Amino acid sequence: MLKLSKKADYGLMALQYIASVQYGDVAQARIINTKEIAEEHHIPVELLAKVLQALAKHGIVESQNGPKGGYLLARNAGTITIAQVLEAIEGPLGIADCYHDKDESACLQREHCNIRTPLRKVQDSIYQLLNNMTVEDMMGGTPLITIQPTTTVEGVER
Amino acid sequence: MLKLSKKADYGLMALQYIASVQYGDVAQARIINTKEIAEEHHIPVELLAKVLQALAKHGIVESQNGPKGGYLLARNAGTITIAQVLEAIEGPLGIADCYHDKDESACLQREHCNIRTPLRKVQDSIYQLLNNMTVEDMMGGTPLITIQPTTTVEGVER
DNA sequence: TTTTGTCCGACCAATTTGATCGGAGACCTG
DNA sequence: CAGGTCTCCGATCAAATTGGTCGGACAAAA
Repeated sequence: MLKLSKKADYGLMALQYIASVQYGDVAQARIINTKEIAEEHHIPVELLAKVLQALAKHGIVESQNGPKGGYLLARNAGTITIAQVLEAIEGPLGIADCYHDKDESACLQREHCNIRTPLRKVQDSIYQLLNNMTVEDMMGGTPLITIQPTTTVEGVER
Repeated sequence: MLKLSKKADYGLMALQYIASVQYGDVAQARIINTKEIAEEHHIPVELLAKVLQALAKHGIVESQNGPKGGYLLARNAGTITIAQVLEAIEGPLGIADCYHDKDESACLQREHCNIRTPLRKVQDSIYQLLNNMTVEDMMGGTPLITIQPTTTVEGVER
């Protein structure tokens, strides 16, 4: 219940990885291609590519074609929130459709719906929660997480 | 994204309705059958029955068979949290499986998973949020007389 | 005992999700 | 300058979850 999809998982992993390499060591900052991320995290390449496409289309990452190509963050990691990432991958988020849908919503219960108002509070709280966390918070060096500060940037042979 | 299923919606609506009739006016407290709830909210009867079965199996409502039968709350409305309801209907909730799963979890990424720790904070916050709200809190605009002395509006910060 | 109305468990169809394949464009190399 | 290679990109297919349905079992009333 409330479990986020594999695509969302993959997207967050990829963004964390890209941000770590891009912002972790400025000297070794480089473009990262889909294959590298997929092999590093053991996820299917083509599916990850699809996720990165969606992220690129929504202006979260930028794609660079051709050999030595790949992806890089379109803007600073601190300005990319989890909510933005999830919405880019799987559409608008919300525990119910009847809040952002148009009046043609097929919710037959809306006339006698008694849970609409109280649930809205829950949804707003969740949204605020996801919007206060950025991909920067998922990297090392923040008090949010307790990972060893020795983020060893692995030199992948090519 | 993060939308809760129809069954969860139906279950919450039914509980709100049962609680309103059962606690709203003590003089007119009565057993409510599945058909009445379904017709009141325009939802398929058989599906609602299935949801109520799950709630009964988890000790949230009690079933009474035979004519004049139906359902009633198993315990006070203030002690039934949204989290308990959702878990009864759709299993344990969590934005990822790898937290409550056994070591047998098929998550191939857990070795190199970088988002596990930060996402756990999000999950805990959501769980806490759903666990601080009860079906009593959903009885705000009940058409019947409310005799509950304390209306605790649970605010969630950040 | 018969009848009626209810809950209960197993079954089937539809939507969403996960995964895959071939093609188009861009960069490097000779 | 041209060919080859590597990358991203869009459309397509299979699997799993969800939404919905059906007949049987049980209990109370007549």
